[in-house]
Amino acid sequence: MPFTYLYPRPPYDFSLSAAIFAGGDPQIRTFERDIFRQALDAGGDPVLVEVFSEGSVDRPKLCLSVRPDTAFSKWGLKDIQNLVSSVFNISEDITPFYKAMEKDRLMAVLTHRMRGLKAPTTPTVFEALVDSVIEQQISLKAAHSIENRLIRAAGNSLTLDGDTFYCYPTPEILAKTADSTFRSCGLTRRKGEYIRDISQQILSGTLDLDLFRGYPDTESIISDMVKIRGVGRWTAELTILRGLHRVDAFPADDVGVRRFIAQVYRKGEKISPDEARVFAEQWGAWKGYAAYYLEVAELLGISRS
DNA sequence: TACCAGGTAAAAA
DNA sequence: TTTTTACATGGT
Repeated sequence: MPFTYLYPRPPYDFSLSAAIFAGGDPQIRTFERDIFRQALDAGGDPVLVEVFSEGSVDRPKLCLSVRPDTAFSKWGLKDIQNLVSSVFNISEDITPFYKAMEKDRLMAVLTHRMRGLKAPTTPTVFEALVDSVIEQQISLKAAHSIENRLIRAAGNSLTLDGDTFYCYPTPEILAKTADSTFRSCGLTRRKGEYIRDISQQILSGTLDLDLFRGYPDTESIISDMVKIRGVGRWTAELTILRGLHRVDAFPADDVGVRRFIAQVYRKGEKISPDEARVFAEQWGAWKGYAAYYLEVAELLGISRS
């Protein structure tokens, strides 16, 4: 079984960073007993990736193993290593973020408690976009169960020692996925259309989500991304944050983000999207990262006081 | 049982 | 042009 080591830039807390994947579908993606496990599409070949820590927050070291043997597949171990590195953003330097949060007393406490947490990025921009479309309007729990059903229904799979794992479906697959399949996974007919349209445009070359990587600023990405049918500002900002790791993208329209701000900074008093946008300016270019820290803090029940 | 939940496009007014 | 409405699931 091929394996290799990764050396994240410290500080890096792998257990904390992977904690959001705990409780996931074991046949799709999980973090259980300190091991992260996910089926990934490696250039058309499904592989199962396992990652665990062999280091500490200040001397981080990860072990990455891949099955089956990649010796004869399109992607080598190096390619998968690069993908996993970008998924966990292990090379990112988060010390400027901590520096920028020093003036905000509550965020200073949070960043201290959650030192070494790095925000993950989806393996592809497409995945961030499709997930964001699915998550429109409904609760995250409802959305996650729909996402998992779609992955199981449409994604490529691989079987190892009798266990089957499912990869996130590619644009090639979703471009020809039937209405009835989307519907049976719990998507609205309309969301199924959005996702199939996006997938077909990617296949035909009309749409290239990776081009957004080259854009100079986040606002220009938003203005082009909202031209895609089914994509409003909320969806664009979420996709940019999670799929492109532009950490200045701040989904102010998001009810969750507004709930965190209300809880932490306003004794629970609600805040409007416009107010949230203004409020986030104090976090400057790191406002998306600040939102992520607030989200994980709520998720893991990490206290601020 | 209603109603809300990390929205959006299309119809109606 | 602005305002309503349809959409689907899961939790309370």
